[in-house]
Amino acid sequence: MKSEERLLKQKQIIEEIGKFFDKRGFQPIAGRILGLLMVMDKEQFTFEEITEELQISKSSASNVLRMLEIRGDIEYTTISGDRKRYYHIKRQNAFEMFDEFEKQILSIKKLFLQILELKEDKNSLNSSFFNEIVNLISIHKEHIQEFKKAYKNN
Amino acid sequence: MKSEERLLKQKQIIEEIGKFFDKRGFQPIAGRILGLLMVMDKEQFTFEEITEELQISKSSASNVLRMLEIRGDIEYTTISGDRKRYYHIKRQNAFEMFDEFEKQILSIKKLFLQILELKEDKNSLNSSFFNEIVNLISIHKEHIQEFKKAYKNN
DNA sequence: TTTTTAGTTTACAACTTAATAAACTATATA
DNA sequence: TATATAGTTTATTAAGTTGTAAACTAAAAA
Repeated sequence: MKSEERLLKQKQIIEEIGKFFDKRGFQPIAGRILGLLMVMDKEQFTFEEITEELQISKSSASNVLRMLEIRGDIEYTTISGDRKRYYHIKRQNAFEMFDEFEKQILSIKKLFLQILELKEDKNSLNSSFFNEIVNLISIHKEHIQEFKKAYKNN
Repeated sequence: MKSEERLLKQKQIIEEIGKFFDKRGFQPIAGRILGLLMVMDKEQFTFEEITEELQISKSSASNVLRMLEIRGDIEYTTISGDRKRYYHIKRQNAFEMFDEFEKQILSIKKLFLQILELKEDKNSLNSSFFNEIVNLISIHKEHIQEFKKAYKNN
């Protein structure tokens, strides 16, 4: 594949990643910045390079970069005697992705337990359904722990 | 717990569920309708009852109910010779929740593979990181399949 | 046939979010 | 000290979303 062709496809994926994060409640620029930092061959971008690549204002870049940094999606390195920040994605432990999901699912379980506790008829159709879900989540949790062990021993 | 106390707590959970769905990109009314159909002892509500309980316009109810039905979160039953619709949550196979997540995670894997394919340096920091994630997702998939088997045999 | 009921559609107002331009601040360089 | 650079903050505009009232449609009841 020629270099220009690759670049074109990379830019397309940036837009796709933009949409992906858009759907999950991020603002469009946030998704594009993450995309840029993920797909390009260059893996560090300065503030200025980001505004130029994505054609966005300094203000938007400033606000979104701060948000992404607070969320822990990106980070920057600095060099003393150089005021620029070199942004890159945070290459955290890949497990954290699953931990994040695990947390969400446990909060759903908690909510269902609360709902069940307040039900007058513990055997109604909804009650039975929610009980099944709670049960399923518990079993899932055990399996996820096994999965983590298996991965670490690999 | 007294009946009124229970009712009060149920209404509080409806608001909580509202916020939960709100955060996930649903409009506030959608979350509250789902909450209503989930937590109340009464497990079927007519269009009119929903507008009254939640104090919302017929128009909002109409639009949101249609959206939730298309998404497959709720459904309604009818009785011939009665024009009313009796709405209730869709008590689908609880596994579908996990299947939904599984699908999402596989689309993430696909995206990462696309990114990797376009990388000039397959051993860069980002490339290595994405490779690790892709690997992790593959192992996760196997474990989820075991989990499903285990649950079905229970 | 006329009226009532059940829900839909349309047009619009209120609000929220996203993004920008321009003014500003703080650090480094000349 | 003066100037340039790097990024932040503020005020504002543009665009999109949410929800309503009111007009409408279609089916059932009188």
